[in-house]
Amino acid sequence: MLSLKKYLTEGLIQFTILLSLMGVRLDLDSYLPSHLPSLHEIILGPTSAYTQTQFHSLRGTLDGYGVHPKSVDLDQFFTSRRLLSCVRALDRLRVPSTALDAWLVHRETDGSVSSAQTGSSRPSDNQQDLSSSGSEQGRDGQGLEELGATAPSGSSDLSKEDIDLIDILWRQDIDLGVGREDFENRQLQTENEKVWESLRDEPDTETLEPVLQVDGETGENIPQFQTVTPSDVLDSAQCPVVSDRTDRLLSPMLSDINSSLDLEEQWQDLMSLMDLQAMDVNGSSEDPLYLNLDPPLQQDIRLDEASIPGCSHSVSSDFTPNMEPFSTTESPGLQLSSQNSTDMNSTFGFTNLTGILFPSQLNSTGNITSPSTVSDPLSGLLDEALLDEISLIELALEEGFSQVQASQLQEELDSDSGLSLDSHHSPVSPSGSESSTSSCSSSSTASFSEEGAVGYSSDSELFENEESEGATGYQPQYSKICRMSSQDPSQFQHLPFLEHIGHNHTYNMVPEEPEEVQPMVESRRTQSFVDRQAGRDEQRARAMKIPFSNEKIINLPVEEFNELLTKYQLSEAQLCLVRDIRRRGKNKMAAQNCRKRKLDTILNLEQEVKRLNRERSSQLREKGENLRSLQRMKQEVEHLYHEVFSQLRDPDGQPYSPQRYALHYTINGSIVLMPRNLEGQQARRPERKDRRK
DNA sequence: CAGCATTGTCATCTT
DNA sequence: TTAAGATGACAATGC
Repeated sequence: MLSLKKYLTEGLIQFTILLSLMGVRLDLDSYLPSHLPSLHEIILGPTSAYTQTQFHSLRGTLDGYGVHPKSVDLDQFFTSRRLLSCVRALDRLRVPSTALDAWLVHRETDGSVSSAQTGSSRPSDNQQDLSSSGSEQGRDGQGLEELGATAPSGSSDLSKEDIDLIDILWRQDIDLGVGREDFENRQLQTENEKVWESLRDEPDTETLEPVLQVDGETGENIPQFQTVTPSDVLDSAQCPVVSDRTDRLLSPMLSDINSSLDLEEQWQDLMSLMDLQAMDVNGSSEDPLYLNLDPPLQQDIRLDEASIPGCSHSVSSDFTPNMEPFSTTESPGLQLSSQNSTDMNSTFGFTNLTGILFPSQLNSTGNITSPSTVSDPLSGLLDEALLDEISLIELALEEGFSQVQASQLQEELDSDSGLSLDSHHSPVSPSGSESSTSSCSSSSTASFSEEGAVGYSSDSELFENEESEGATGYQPQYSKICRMSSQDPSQFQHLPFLEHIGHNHTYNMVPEEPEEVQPMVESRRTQSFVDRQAGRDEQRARAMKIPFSNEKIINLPVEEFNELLTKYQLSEAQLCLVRDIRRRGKNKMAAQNCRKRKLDTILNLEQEVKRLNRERSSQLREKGENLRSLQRMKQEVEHLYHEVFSQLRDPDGQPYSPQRYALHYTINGSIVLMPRNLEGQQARRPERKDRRK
């Protein structure tokens, strides 16, 4: 019972973290051990729909007032991040992990992100991401602090791409949650492990700041301490980040994954969600994301009293524009303040920004410590389970592709000419036969040269050969020509009128086989065999003194065949032989056609299977790319949260403690700074009720 | 000489 | 009903 309770407790914690990723608020405090901080502080948030409204509301309003959050004037106050990191540390499960030790190897403590910090790898890609479309501030080595330097123009610093990413992230936080608790729970668990490890290894938050700058998207500074795995190799070309995360993610998650998760279904669900979100995002991509930090309306703490050191402007005036990216069009005014408990429930539906952002933060505390080593469960799963699968599939396809291609080509050629021969050009067909009595030689020749099919034209060739040689009965060569044409394409080469035909109807031959050896051997073998087979009836016909060739017996239409029989006075034995020859001849062609059809069917099925495998592989790859994109966006949103929070100052000019305060969305789209204990009392109660259904 | 592949042939069914 | 085609099964043949 005790173990069960422990299990449930841990599972609920993970589940709660998962819900936090979705912006769903859930109260797990009652389940948490006393020594752990209340999880609701980081996972608070209203329902998905609620949160979504909030997030959308963050975009669109730019008053142009105040100081931009990226102002360099705020750099000196970034020591607040230490407190923030402490809060983060408290809010995370400390799960022993041994695979994350090297995360901070390339992190420097100067608080700025520069190429030097990232070592040989790509420097501070996250800065580029934050200022993605055109903003070069990240490359100036200014670090995250500089983001707030350009106050009035700060909103413009948030490129549309950034805004779009944030928006997408926000929606996905919402949408991903429902029904995916288990899956993301495991992700969170893994990330939490990494976070704890990173925080434990780097207790100094100052050292974490640079890491915060590092872009989790590329994560190219990681490979130096990454363990190369097959999946890394396979994936590194197109997604170095994922491969970087692979080894870290795999160990903590592997067991869980193997135990219960149906990855494929999860991917399907995620992708379906992401598709919807992508469409939605496209529509909103034009809207900048603003954080509106207008003077707070709340009681306990008024952020208008907060000041940003180094900035002469008041918070209410200067900070507002900075925060506009997070405000909603519906409520441009920002309430960046803590609230009284009564106001919260009645006036606002709170979405703890930490709840929204901490998901990414949880994910990206790894970012904080080492963006490149961001432990992204999705990406990790992607790397190991998905991409490996993709790669294997592709490799398998690649291996057999040449053969497949050859067979496919052959199939196409055959389908183009082979089967159609019967219906269009076969001497047996009425159209061809009606003129074949006098010109059967020409018609047969045309059929032979045009089609070149195996069994379909063999008798045409017979016919031609027989006609050309005067229909004298048994000609040892005719079947040889027939078989040469059908079995060994190389034998066509000495036939000038067939040189332009590239068809290969040797369906019994492997395309890759050396044409010089195997086909010739095969050809000789079949030729002799066919000669004997054809020779039997020919000999019989000669023995019975049949006055016309077997070619005619077999290929003439039934009317002409009967006319031919009446033209000659044949004995009963001769008539029987002629009919048997005709029957056997037609059945031989029929058997050849039948076998060819059978083979074509098999080849078609094989092609279809391979095509479906390729399609599946492509779709899986697309899923992986989308998931990676999602992770990047989450990380960027987290960065923004940290930027905003770290720049807030109380009336004394001191940064707010992340342990005590957190940013929340309100129902009207504003962002408020709330005491954590207050939000725990007021905000999460309704949420818990909502989630228990 | 057994095993395999190819082809022809027969019986039967379908068109 | 009949001719022609389709096809499974078997045999013949060669490697």
